[in-house]
Amino acid sequence: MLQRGHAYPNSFTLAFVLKACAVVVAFKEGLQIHSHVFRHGLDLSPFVQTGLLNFYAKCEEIRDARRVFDEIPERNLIAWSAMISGYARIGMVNEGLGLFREMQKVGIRPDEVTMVSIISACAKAGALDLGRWVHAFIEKNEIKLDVELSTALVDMYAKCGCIERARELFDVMPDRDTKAWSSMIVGLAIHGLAEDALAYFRRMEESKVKPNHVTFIGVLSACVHSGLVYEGKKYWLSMCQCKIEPSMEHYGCMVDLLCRASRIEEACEFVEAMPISPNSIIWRTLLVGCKNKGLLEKGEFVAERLLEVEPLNAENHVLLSNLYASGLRWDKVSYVRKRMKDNGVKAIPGCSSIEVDGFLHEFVMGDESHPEAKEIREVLMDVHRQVHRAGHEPWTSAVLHDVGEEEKVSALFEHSERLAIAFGLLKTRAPMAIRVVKNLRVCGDCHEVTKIISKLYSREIIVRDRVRFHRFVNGSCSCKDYW
DNA sequence: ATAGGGTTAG
Repeated sequence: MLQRGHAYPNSFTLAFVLKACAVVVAFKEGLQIHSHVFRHGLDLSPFVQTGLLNFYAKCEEIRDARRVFDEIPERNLIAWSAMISGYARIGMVNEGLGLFREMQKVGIRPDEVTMVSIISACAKAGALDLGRWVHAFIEKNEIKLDVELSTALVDMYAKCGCIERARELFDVMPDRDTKAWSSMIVGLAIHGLAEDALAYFRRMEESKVKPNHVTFIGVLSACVHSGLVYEGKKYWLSMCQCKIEPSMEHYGCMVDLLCRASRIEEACEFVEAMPISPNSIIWRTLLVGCKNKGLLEKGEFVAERLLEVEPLNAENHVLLSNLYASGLRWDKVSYVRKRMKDNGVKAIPGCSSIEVDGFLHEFVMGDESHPEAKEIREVLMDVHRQVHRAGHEPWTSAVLHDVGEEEKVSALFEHSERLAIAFGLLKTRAPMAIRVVKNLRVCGDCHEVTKIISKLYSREIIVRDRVRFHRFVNGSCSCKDYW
């Protein structure tokens, strides 16, 4: 259009082109459009402004997005929503919530699109109390529960450990599309509820909604967490029949499926046969499998591949070191530690956080400053003993056939330390850990269980005080200040 | 004729 000089692009043209750049994350092209906008003085159109804002947000260039946002003289609902969504997308939860509060202060009423970003920010933060508050806000303000917002709520409740609440919401949805079904199936899968996840998948098929690649990630990971090797392979084939090209994540599920079932050799062969080059996660999954089975040589080979792909990640070196330690090869252990030092690779202690009753508990490996550190360690030891008494040494799928549903879930963890680390490092694993504790009959009510979980969460904990947490809820301090 | 939203392996 520009070369042929047929017509000058106007604000409509540029808004469309910016949308295209945002959709395919074409950063360089978008920058050119931005300069075009600037040169031709088209930056006064609100459609072009939000187009630019959304483009930067989708490219995860949040500072540029914010600059565009700050320069908009009259910010409307769309601009606020786009900015909040940008923060939520990259996990800057506090900033997103802060803007949500600010927009209400200046008298802009959020709609269902705004609320989707807010709810998804809560899901990412694992902030159940806040999520419930926002849900109540939605109902009080009679904001429409369309399929997107319902899906966001289902996802939020599932990620925050309330799988039953998620299921209730899902079951009353009038229309469910692929993403709605996927979020329900993934939610059940991360709770270790494989049977339910697979039952929902069958219902999805019956209702003629087509599964996509994310649905199959849910289905496959459900199989992984229940040791269903045969079923996992079956769904892999049916996925291929659906003409869904397996992605790295799907390969990851299969490798994990085989490793957790102690089929390390088969997992290695599977990786060898992959048509795409395995990423660090695939190699690391294999390495963890080797470590758990004490396969020194195989583990060494896998670790070399892993370190080729990702040499600067301390976790990889530590894993290799732990593999040697499990085989009492202390000479090799000190060699790995020396290599780390020589290459300037530093181990950073793992950390995580969970919100319970308005308190934000923060967990750092090796930290002992929590006032209840002693009691927490006792609870941890108790779970350790109970899991061990149930005989959950590195488990196999064969074992799973012999044990009842109750032990099935706890069998996911070889010992309580693994459990603590599992949900200390990965928030989405918390729900699964909750089920383990439930099955161990420690407690009943969901939130009650969450409290206990918070005590088990990691080695030990720093508790932030209530005042600081309130600042977090109100969004009046930025993420950086907070941490 | 134009704008903002949900699901993703370890």
